[in-house]
Amino acid sequence: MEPLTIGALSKQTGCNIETIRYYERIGLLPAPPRSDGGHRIYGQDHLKRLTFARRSRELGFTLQEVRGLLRLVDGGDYTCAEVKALTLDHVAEVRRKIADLRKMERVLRGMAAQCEGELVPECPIIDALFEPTSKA
Amino acid sequence: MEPLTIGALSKQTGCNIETIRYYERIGLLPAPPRSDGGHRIYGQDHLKRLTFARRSRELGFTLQEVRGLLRLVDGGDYTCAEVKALTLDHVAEVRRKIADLRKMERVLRGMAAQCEGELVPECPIIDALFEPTSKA
DNA sequence: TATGGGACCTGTAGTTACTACAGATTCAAG
DNA sequence: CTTGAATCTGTAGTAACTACAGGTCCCATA
Repeated sequence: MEPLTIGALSKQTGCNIETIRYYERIGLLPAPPRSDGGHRIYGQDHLKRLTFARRSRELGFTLQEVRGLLRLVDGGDYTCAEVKALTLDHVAEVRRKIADLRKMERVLRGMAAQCEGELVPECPIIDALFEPTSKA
Repeated sequence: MEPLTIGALSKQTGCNIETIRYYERIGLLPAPPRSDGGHRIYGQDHLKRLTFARRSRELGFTLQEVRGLLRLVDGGDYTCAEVKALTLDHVAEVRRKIADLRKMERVLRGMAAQCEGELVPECPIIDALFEPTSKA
């Protein structure tokens, strides 16, 4: 329950060691105290912060956005409305991505559907790829 | 209809100039002949190839995959079945991405829904982000 | 024919979010 | 005390571009 090595922190958070050091380098995670030999020694605060960051990343927030969230949390003066706004912005972006991917999927499936899978070199997919941006 | 400068090619394909030179550098687009002064001079073959590459990229193929498609086309000995297989692989990946994003969206919206938007600092979204990976 | 300003050239470095070494040092168990 | 695992620093690589800086070229007017 007390001090954690970087390896232990990695296991607890599922965040790989290189990434932890990377987060420290870019100032997302504060530099922890060191052992006499120079090894990092983490506490529960680091564990919490890193968990927060990883969870946010998993949910598709960029590091930029994670920084924003952490700043709010650190300041302690955030309002629920601010956080909700950030989150809903993010939801909107996720929805946009989903829409794009669905369009892509439709086009790809449409192309594949026209394809007989024959042995002849004529292929409607290739033909379609030679067309400038679709109207579909 | 005849020779194109890099700027003209850029306009026709919607691919920006730096990217065209980049594609040449990585061997996706063959190096075109040059003018006496050293300016690139493109023909219809380049136009077709670049259109193909950009269209594939728009549809979410990686450059790796575009290379694969081009190799098939260049060889001329591709079968429709091969191309279809590549395409369907790609569709599967797109579907996986869509599923991931939908899950993300669900979680985010769930978090936001619990949020009253009040002026108090207690925020269920922040709380949720401090939780290790969701079970939702 | 001179000239001006856009288009073009090369080469390098930055972006995002990590990951992957190499080569040295430290830690902990036996 | 010895080993082998864990950790350290620092650099470079990944995908797919984008963004300069500091030059050169092209061509349409005057």
